[in-house]
Amino acid sequence: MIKNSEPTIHDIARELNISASTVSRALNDNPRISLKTKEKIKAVADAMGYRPNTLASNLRNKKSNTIGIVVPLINRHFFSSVISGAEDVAFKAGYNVVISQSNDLADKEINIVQSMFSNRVDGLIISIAMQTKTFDHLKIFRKKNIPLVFFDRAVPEIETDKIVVDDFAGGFRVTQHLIDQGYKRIAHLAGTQNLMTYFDRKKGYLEALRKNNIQFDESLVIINTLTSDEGVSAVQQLMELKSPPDAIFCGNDTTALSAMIFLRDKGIRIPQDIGIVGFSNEPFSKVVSPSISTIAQPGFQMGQKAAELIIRQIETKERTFQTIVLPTELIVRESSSRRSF
Amino acid sequence: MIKNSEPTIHDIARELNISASTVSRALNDNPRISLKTKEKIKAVADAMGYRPNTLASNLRNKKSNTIGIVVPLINRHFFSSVISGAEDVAFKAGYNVVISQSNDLADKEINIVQSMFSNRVDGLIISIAMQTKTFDHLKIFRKKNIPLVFFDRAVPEIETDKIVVDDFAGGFRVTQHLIDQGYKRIAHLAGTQNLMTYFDRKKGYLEALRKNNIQFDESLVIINTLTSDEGVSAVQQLMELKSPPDAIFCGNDTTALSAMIFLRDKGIRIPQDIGIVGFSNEPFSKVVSPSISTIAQPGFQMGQKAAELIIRQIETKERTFQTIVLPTELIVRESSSRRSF
DNA sequence: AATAAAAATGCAATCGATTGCGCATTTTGC
DNA sequence: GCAAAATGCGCAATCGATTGCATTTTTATT
Repeated sequence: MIKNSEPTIHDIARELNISASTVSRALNDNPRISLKTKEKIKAVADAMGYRPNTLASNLRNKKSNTIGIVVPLINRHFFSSVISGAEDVAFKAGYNVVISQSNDLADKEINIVQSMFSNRVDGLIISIAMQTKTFDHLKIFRKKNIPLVFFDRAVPEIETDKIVVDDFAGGFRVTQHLIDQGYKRIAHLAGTQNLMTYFDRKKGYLEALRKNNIQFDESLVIINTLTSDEGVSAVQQLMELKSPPDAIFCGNDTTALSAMIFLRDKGIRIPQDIGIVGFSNEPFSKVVSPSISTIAQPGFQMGQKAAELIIRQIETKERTFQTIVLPTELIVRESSSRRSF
Repeated sequence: MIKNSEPTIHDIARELNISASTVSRALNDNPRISLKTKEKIKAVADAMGYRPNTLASNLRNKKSNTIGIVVPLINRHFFSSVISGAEDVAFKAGYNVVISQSNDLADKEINIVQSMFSNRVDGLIISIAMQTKTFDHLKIFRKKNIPLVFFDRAVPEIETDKIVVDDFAGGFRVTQHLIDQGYKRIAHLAGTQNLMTYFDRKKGYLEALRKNNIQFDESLVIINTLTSDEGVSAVQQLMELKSPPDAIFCGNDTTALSAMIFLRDKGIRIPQDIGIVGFSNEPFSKVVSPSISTIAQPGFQMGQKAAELIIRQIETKERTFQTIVLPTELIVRESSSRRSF
């Protein structure tokens, strides 16, 4: 008679006329089982094509061996790099990784996070959506003491491990660099200010202006969600000013690129007439022409570190949280190198 | 007294002095429970912050509500697009998605697939690793009748749903296009031939040559794994031929780019001296200079379709498999547009 | 050989949700 | 007014693996 369902430890036990407990212990290399019995059991398990049912095991152990990762959009180089790094570390440590994308929508994020909770993930790694403004769905994790790690876009009011880049220093360096290149009126295309990342980049920008005794001009800062289209309209708006900028620090590479293309089509030369700097070091920034100066964010590393942090939280009871600030690196390329042209 | 663990249906039942069965049925909107009782139960469940334990439910139902996705590398635009599309559809249909990357290694792929099996995924969507040459780990899925869908890199000998692009037509069109542009000696940088995708691209290349009565020259075809570095060394090798090519059909955009940069550094003009075409329409191909002609592969769509197929397999018993061939689109850009320069 | 000590294995409950079957109560029909 | 049908709910088993405690078997000691 053929059993059409998967063999279980009970099937193995029946086969050998022993108890399921023994089989379980043998397969888990419990020292209480003799070597001889273990070998016999493993042989039969192999022969029957036995594969443990992780669901059952997880239920019993109250542990899913799974780490949840939530990103705004999988299909973005920075985020997929983070995922890639996290997956790498997690897998090696014996964890599975479930991934969802919020599409930068608060509702979907809440939905996802609750679903992951129901699935009893052992920990959650998340970079919050642009749109998210309340954080009850995440505070629950802290309240229930379920490991939680923020990366890149963290929530200040929730105390837990965080891994971010030094956005302030990044913003500062970009601006200082533009000043050093002789640009005088430096505009900033900023992202939504409820996200610390964009907030800090702007703060860095402001600080650099202040340090160099440059009067801050409010009309030179535009805040939006940094899509390609919005990059264009923002630049359009900037160029219509009585006194347009001669450099633009764009909040990301996407807008830097769209801005650049827009300006080029208008016959404006980059970097001679206008200098451009982006943020994130997307792969294309290096290969476009002119290549785009930008700030490198080590996504893969960040993912690795995030996974390490969450695993530490999962596997140790201690809860002393750290905020790791990865250094930013300014990559100077053609789009802002006026001096050398 | 504070319970530090999660509330269960038993806790709710105790609270209301009813049975757990009733609670379970009420929460699942079973018609056998009266409306009044249902409401009472739902109110208490809410008040206690009850969240169903998916693990327990899944164990009982022998269903994980999870779809596994295995890709060579998450951190690659085409694959992350596929994931993004699949995640989108799956999530809307109430499925979770677990993702792993094989890093194009056979061993890791086998490991991952077995782990997913142990986790009892309801179905598996996979694009096999370059290195993978045996397929027992996947045949098991078919044997046990667990839904399986291949995308992009499919295994011919396993009968199941597949969704691929028309690589043959793609290879053909690229080659024909180069011929139409007046290129005479067209080289091909091909990927490992055990993958149908690369095999078919080459077949398309050969067929185009044949149709145009161009003698096939073996020295013009180089097979490797299409990394950036290998692109360089392949081109180097080609340029050292007594009679070097005047056009190169690269198996992917990565090698197209690295080849282009190498040639440019040598003072060779593109597309005037040598025409270049890539494959996959990576984001950078559009924005580099010169922009790279390539073949568009609709990754996001492919992911959506793959998810639809797997869900169909999961939710219906029928097993009539289809192979969906998505059309390829040739995108002509600067790197191969000799006529218009 | 008898007994203590150590080693190997089994019993049965548990994790939390689901469900077939059955019992009790209420409603319906004539 | 009473049998029949319908309604509402509970009991207990189940999914497969794990584990504290109990029991059996083996080994060591005198």
